[in-house]
Amino acid sequence: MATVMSNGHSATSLTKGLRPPVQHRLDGWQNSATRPRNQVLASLPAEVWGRIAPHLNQSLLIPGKVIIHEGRPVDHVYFPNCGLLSLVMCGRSGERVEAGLSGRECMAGGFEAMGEASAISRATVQIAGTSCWMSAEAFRTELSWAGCLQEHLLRYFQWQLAQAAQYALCNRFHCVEERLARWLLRASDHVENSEIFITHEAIAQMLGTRRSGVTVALSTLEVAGIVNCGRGRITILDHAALRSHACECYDALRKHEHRLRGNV
Amino acid sequence: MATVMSNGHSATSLTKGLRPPVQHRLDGWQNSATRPRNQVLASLPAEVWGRIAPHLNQSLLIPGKVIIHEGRPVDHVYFPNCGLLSLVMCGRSGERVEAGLSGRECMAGGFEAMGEASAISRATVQIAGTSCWMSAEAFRTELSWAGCLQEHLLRYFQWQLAQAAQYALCNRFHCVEERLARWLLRASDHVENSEIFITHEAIAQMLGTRRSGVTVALSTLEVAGIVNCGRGRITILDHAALRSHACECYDALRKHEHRLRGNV
DNA sequence: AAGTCTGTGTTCGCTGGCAAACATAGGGTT
DNA sequence: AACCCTATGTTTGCCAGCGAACACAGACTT
Repeated sequence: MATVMSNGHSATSLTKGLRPPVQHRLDGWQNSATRPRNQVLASLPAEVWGRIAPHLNQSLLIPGKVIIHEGRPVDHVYFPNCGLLSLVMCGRSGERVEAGLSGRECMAGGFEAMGEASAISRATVQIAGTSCWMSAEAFRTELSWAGCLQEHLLRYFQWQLAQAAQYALCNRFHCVEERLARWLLRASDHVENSEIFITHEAIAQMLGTRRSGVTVALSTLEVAGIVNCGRGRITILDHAALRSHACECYDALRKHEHRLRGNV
Repeated sequence: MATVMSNGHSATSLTKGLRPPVQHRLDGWQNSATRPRNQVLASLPAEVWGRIAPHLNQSLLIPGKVIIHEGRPVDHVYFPNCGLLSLVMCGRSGERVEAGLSGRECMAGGFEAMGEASAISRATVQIAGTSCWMSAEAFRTELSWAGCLQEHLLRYFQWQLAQAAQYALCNRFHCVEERLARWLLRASDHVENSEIFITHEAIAQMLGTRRSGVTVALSTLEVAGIVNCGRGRITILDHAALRSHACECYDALRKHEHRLRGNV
């Protein structure tokens, strides 16, 4: 058992104690007026929400699980409530690198579901959580109602594009330590916690570098008292200092995201 | 005079003989039923075209000219007829790298114009040509008519995102020679010509590398008889061989683009 | 023709990170 | 407790490409 998954997560990670159990219980919004934590769903007008809610399901996001496969048609659209999804580009020779993050401010698969297109990138769970989801078909039906879902979708596209373009720059110019610091800060922002449960191996794949390189860079940060590392856990002790180690892309991405929210 | 422009093109390049004059005269579509060469405009139904045409202007694309500035609001939407635009991400310390190409199959600025947002990346003319353009305001007005322009816009977004994500991978893993070969092939496809008028410096900025690195890589290709270089000109002699030197991203991008067209 | 600027050819030391090991420790299983 | 698997710590050789020069040649200007 505990088979190694191709992205550096072990299948037993979530439940067997390497990582603590998911903090947030499954919300009971199905039977109440309460909205999910996902901000796209939360910000929909009552009318649209009323049409969508019956089609929504909820499930756990298990670290390492691939919820959207690159090159395949997208069957489901995901609205994360907590935890973190990573959009990963996959090369022919097994190269992998992150091209975007998707948390509760966002959705995953909407882009492809819209046009019945196949996925460009893989969506992998990086940090445990929960997510609402609905079928791509139901999603398209709602889109055809010409409600404000379209508007949300466009805003989400803009955010995805901004992320991917920023990653194109970052991956070209910035060193492992800078990218690592950037990733930790972004992850911390998304899960709203200084404690991040993830392995060096998983980070390495997102940064598109060697696992040992991540370990070395983390050691540097730990010696400097900026982070504290445990087995499958990284705790940020000094956000400001970490920020000074991160490349400008952290600020750029925050700015893009802020604009996304501001335009709502 | 002939001031050096920040992207490696000289201001006099187009008219003073380094590059030959633009091949395509300004089309006379304004006064006729003829459509521009731009494929987005060409594929619009007559009804939409009828509304848009009065708002369209045409201008030359001068190599080196920045037509959309990153961080600023977008005033105009461009529909290239020939030539090539490059979407460039700019770092704080002057780092520059391409995050997408835009030719006559595409448009530039539509994304930002739609929501009155500021541009994420800079759009620079890389290869001389002509382009139709209209004001962002007129563009938004047409979008509000709920014609099929929206659909084209979404398809274009999908294409931009696919490009940016592919570049994120490519910039991380592939060496200068592979990226150079990829770029030359893509450029050749766009301008539908084996002869490409561009300097090593401009290519270097798009690949996010040193100019001398481009020269070295080109020398290798020239010795192998795959390309022929002149001052400000590169001619592809053997497309198949060049393809074998390019990274997989060339095929991936072609595939994405093909899907874009196929979905029309 | 002379002068000047731009574009190209070439070299060389340095370094970040790749590629590939091997060692050790945490945590679960039996 | 013994065992095993996974995650982390650490090292070493190696190389692509950076960073920085310098030289030469094409093409325009005067």
